[in-house]
Amino acid sequence: MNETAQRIITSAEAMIREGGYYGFSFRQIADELSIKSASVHYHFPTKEALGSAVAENYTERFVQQLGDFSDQGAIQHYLGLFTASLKNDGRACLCGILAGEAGKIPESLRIALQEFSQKNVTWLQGAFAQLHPQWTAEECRKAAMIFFSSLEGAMVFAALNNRPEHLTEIGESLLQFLSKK
Amino acid sequence: MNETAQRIITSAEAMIREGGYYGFSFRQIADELSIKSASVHYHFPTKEALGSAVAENYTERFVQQLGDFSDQGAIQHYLGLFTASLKNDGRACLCGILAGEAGKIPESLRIALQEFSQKNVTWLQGAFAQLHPQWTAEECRKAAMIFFSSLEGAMVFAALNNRPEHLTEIGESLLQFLSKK
DNA sequence: GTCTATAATTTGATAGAC
DNA sequence: GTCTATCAAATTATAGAC
Repeated sequence: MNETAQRIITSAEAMIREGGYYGFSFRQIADELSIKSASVHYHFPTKEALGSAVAENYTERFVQQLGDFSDQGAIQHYLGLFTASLKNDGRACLCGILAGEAGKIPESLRIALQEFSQKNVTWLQGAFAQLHPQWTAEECRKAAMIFFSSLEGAMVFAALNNRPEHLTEIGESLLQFLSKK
Repeated sequence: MNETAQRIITSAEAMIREGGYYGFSFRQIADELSIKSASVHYHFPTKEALGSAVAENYTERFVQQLGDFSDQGAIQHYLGLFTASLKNDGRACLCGILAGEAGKIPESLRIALQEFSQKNVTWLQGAFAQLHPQWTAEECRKAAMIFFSSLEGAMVFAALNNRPEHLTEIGESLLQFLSKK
């Protein structure tokens, strides 16, 4: 992956998280990087290829940041990743943004998003198992699904209403509720 | 609102809930209704006008279905509306779908979505207050925000992974957790 | 109220020079 | 690897006949 390709991915990710898959074009990216759209096509032949690359790159970076789910305060750390992301650049998670368009985006992109969500749920399931050894695997899986999908929902809700603080509020409350199982 | 306008709104809502605001066009709607795109423009001069009309119509119908929040089992009824919607037509809530594109949709549409979310939270706050008289107004508001945004997240998560049953699962679990405050 | 016709722009994508 | 030039198709939108 050379430098230009990396800059294209960075620019595309920002645009997608701003307005979804149909909210960006090759020309907009080219303009932002002061290159031509043909050059973007050289690195990513189709929009589908670029979209998938963005999703895979996003997943890879996110998983790296996740670290080990058996660490102390793993779930608090997880929550921190979401709130920091929204506060820093004012944009919600790529997966939450694109999930709404799931019915019309290219299949390879939809699959990449499904993988992102599955990896998150699996990681969280492990973290909950570590935190609550008395819980069954099924209870951990359910808590993980709730926590992940609720945070995604809270992010887009917070972004829609321009209230990033709602994400923190909701995330903390969720953790309290979930620990009372 | 005449019949053609109503059919246009119905068609547009289905398409938006399938692929978002940029996932439908005047021509697609015209084709589906066997009319011409110019006729669609006669009823709704701009795409923004049509989008807003869809959101306002959706909110109106949803609020009607909500009924009185002081009824017995109001929150269970609320949850039923969401699960039925996803199971019947396989599509998530309009608000959850469009929230991801919030950064790039016309302002009037974004405002209509904000109003939808606010009305839901207000209704739920009343329902929680009725159900748990010992809770403070702030606790009810927080529970309402959590329940609404989590259900929206669960809907798009369930739709993304083609697992409508996840919405029921998550919704029921959430109610259990929320009642333990 | 619906149509034909068309304008103006944008889109994803390609050919070929350098 | 980036460019110019261009294509075919789709987009939102309008003018004017019926």
